[in-house]
Amino acid sequence: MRAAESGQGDFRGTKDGQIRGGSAAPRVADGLRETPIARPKVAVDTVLFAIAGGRLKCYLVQLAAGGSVAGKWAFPGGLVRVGETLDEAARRELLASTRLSDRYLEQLFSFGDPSRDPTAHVVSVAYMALIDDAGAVQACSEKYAGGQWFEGSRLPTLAYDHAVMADYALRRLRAKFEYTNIACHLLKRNFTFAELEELYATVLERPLDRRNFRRRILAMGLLRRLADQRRGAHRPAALYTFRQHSLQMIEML
Amino acid sequence: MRAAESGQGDFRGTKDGQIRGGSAAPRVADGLRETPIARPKVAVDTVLFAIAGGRLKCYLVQLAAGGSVAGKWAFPGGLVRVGETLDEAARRELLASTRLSDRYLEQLFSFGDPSRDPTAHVVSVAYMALIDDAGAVQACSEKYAGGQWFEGSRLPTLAYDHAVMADYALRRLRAKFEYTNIACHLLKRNFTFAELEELYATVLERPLDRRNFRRRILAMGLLRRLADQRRGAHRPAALYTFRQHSLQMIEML
DNA sequence: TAACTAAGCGTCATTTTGACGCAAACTCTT
DNA sequence: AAGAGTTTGCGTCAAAATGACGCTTAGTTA
Repeated sequence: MRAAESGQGDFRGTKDGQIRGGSAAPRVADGLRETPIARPKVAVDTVLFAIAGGRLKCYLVQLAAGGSVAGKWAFPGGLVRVGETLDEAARRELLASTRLSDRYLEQLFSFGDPSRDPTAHVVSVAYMALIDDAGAVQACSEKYAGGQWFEGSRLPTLAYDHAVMADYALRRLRAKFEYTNIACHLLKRNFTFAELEELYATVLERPLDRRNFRRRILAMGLLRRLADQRRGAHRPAALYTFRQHSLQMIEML
Repeated sequence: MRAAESGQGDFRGTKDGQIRGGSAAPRVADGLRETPIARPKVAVDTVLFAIAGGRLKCYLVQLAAGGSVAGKWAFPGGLVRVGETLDEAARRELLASTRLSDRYLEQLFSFGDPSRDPTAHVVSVAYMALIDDAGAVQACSEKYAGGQWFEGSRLPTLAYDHAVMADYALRRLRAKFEYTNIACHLLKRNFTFAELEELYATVLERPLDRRNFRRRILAMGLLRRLADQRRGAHRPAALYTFRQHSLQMIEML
């Protein structure tokens, strides 16, 4: 079954993703033929997050003219190439559309409804990426009509099923804020407690008690206090760094 | 960098960090030619769990003769067919290899290393399934050389990268035991507290204090106490059911 | 020099957790 | 019929974690 090399050509998607009769019994049309193996394209799409203006932002690209989704907004992505792993494809596409490399990247979920793209059967593996500086993105005009940051909770209408991806990514991000040190990827290397707290409040969309938050984070021992301070209009604030910049699981909030 | 995909999935408890690949530069051979689009096959593979003999078991099938992996053990799965969603494919393949239908099924992670299957580029979407009765599985001799339950923590050598899937599934299962009501899918509809506790102890591989466990579970209000009791050699035990059989997120252990 | 504001430390009542004692209920044995 | 044996199930208590909030400190600005 695994070897069966059959029918080529893009299958024109079906209408909806509803579960077919019972549980998808192989359609043994006349007891001999089964539905042929699909040869979907495999894509990767990346939900890129950053903080800007005290808000959680999401980077979207505008699809270039030509397809049925021309002009619509979507997450940057593209098809997997020969010889690539999924991660590699995601990094390549992220680089191609934003010039970003070496960022935090995590696979989220795969979307495979054959009708998610009306023009072809495309299985898309969604990724989430985090950066500490929204300004680091350079819109790549070659591939897309444009790129722009949007407020995470107020995205425009998205192409394909990217709205579901967005939702999924946001949930995952929030969840990981509660039990990992993932926050470090959305902050500069050194930061004040106020900045860390504001980040948490922004992502979790709820106010945090300044003193309790500090106590908790400090009790976990994730941070290292630096000698330097940040001087501003008022009392200077101590700078901190995360001891570990690789993902760590912890009990947190 | 290409051995395993990055990402930590949505289960709590992984340690390793993400991949910061410097790899995956777009291979723009000479500015004109790019590596061609891959046309991988897309497979689904399902890690099926059940409890038997007080142990967590995993169902494996033995691959039939013919391929380079003939005779090896693997998780039941197969290629996505034309018109199918990933979930449908997973359900169809599970039905084909075990005669199981309508069970708890959850997508885990996608594996896309082009060399994971030495014979072809196959992107596999891993699923996890749970059943309450290992005996419900009927090995399907047509497709595989055989099928068998193995102890979750003592699996034989697996084909492809299925060992990684197994690890991933086990982590996910354990993680979800800590913060969801997923346990209900591994139990009969009605059960005693002792049974529930044993399930938790088995899956989490740690002893639980009987009294504290009871207190906590009851405090969450997930269970409904039934009028019936289970009578055995000693004091009869009250029977309980989960109020909700759909997945619910909760703070638990 | 005083006013102002964010930073940072500490207190206190309440809740949650972990460890464990013990009575209740039923069967089995004598 | 009585008592032994075992599992069920409720309760207690000290320690730890949590949430709400007061107050001092250390700078800048007026």
